[in-house]
Amino acid sequence: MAGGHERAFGREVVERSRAADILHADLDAFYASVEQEADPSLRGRPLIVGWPGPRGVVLSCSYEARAAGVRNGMPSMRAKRLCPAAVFVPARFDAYQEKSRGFREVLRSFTPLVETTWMDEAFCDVSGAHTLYGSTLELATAIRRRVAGELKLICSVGAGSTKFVAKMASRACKPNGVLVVGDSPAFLSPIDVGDLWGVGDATAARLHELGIRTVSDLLATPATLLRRELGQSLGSHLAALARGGHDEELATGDYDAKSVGAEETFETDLASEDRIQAEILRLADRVASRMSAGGVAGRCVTVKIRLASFATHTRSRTVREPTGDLWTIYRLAREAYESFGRGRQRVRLLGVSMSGLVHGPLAQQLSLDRTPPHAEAAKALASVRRRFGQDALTPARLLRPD
DNA sequence: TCTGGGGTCCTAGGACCC
DNA sequence: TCTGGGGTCCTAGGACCC
Repeated sequence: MAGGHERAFGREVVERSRAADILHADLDAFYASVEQEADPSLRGRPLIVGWPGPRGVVLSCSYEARAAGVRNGMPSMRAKRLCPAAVFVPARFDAYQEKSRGFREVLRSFTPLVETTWMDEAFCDVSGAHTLYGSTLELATAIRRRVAGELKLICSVGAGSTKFVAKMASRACKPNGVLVVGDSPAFLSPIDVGDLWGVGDATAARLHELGIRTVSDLLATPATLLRRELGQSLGSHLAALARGGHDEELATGDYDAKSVGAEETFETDLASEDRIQAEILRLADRVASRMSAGGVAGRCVTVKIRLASFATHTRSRTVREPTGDLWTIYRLAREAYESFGRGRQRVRLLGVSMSGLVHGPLAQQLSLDRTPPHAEAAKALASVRRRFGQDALTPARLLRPD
């Protein structure tokens, strides 16, 4: 436990550091800020990165748009109503990926102990960096200055004794802030349980039903009661969060993905079985391409089907031998899809994903092993082309020589 | 407020084996 | 023929994150 004294051989050897040595660095309004940096005409204006259509959502928005009430994840139509002056730009993930690399490089120049979670945020363990860079606050400030200077982006930094406290601290000081939490209990106590990292709407609602509204309420609730009401895992997890979270090391090594997927919400719901088959093939191709690029193979194909009613279902098929072959993925995805009887209901979204991934040389072999199309798949392909035109599925995309 | 796309992790039931 | 308990795998759904 953080802060406890550990004894070994009857003599006190370690006092676990309670110092705020875990940093959480988070780029403010990341996608929108990258766009404003790239195009000066967008600076100072309410900007939304995302698709403006009826089924689009806000991927990221500038603080000018936030001032009007726009939030990430909000449907674009609602964002337009709230902020008619907002400019929409499409997402350019390559550009964000590039900035994200630069961000990680800056952080690694301060400490090798960097855990990246997503493009725009990372945890750093700076316990070994004080002799070079000074106090935690000085370190956080130096990081913010470097990010602003080299990447032209604003980054907020929170610091605490655990990842959880650091994350909550960076949230609390956004935008363009820095916060070093020395006294975790005092910092956490007044926070609404619904604002905790890891607590979403469903858990917040259950906690509210139990009369638990703030972290200090949560702290006063016996862990046994939390486990009974919310399950072993979630109950224990929440009890730990109230006490500052788990005292875990950062995962600084390379990370192997556990699944690869592609999904799409259609502008209008699909009713035609042929069109659905064609879309499943397109999605399977996207998944197979990315698996090939990443040198992975997998064993379980899952299709996701969201109906016009928004009811969402999944069906999956698992095979013994890992594969990366498009035609095998397509066949399994179709089998899985067909096991779901959609009846006459229209389809709003389809997704195909591969899990049970294996990495390494064997996977690389398998992911490159693109066998000739099965007769069945070739027939499906021909039928798709007949109905939707030659460009519906291009040989170049499907049978790329790499 | 009619709700994206990329993921991770957990739960629960059933099949199957010992 | 009925009765066990444990372990593993598969499947479907759901919560949560950015």
